[in-house]
Amino acid sequence: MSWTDERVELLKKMWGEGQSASQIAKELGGVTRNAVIGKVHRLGLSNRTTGGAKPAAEPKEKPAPKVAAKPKAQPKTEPARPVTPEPAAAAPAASASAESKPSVPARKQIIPAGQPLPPQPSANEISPEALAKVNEIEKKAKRLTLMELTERTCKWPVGDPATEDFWFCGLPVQQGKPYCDAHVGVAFQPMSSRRERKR
DNA sequence: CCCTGATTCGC
DNA sequence: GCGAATCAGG
Repeated sequence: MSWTDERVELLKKMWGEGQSASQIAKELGGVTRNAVIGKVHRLGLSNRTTGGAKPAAEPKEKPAPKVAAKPKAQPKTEPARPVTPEPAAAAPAASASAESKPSVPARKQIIPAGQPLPPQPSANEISPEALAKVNEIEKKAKRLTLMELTERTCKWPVGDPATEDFWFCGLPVQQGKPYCDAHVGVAFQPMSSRRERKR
């Protein structure tokens, strides 16, 4: 595969949207993330402000691990280039009616009824911070269906399983954990937040 | 281990 | 110009 105009365009678009190189590569097909990254650099658009990348501030030494010393290292003085600030039009995000407040593991509450619900421990003891974070993250959620989940997608359920408004977060999971960063935050409370909250 | 981008350098 | 191999970090 070669870098046709269209492919480059898609690359730019996705990169601008903050998509990862691997995602872009997957989308394009026929190329690896390395190819994408290489291209990105060649195109001049690189630095973004997303996790996973290193700040890049220290002019690292060149250890020349494998190849013998190559006096070819020219300090090509490349002053910071402004790079066209891609406005990045509003994300398509089809989130129209998502006021989801149940940021709690949607559980099919089969309460026989009769009495008020017993204090659900995990419901109100979540730190406001984590909650806020989740509410934000859920706007960006991939909204996957059960079958779309993989071993690396956040399996945090949102909404009521009995409703059509039910989906799984689907964002990249935090290594190991079954949930994404934000959801790990509310899923695994340090047990310190067991503060007595007055209502 | 999974992932991320950054860099080098033979092609 | 391209991108695999590698590096460096989360």
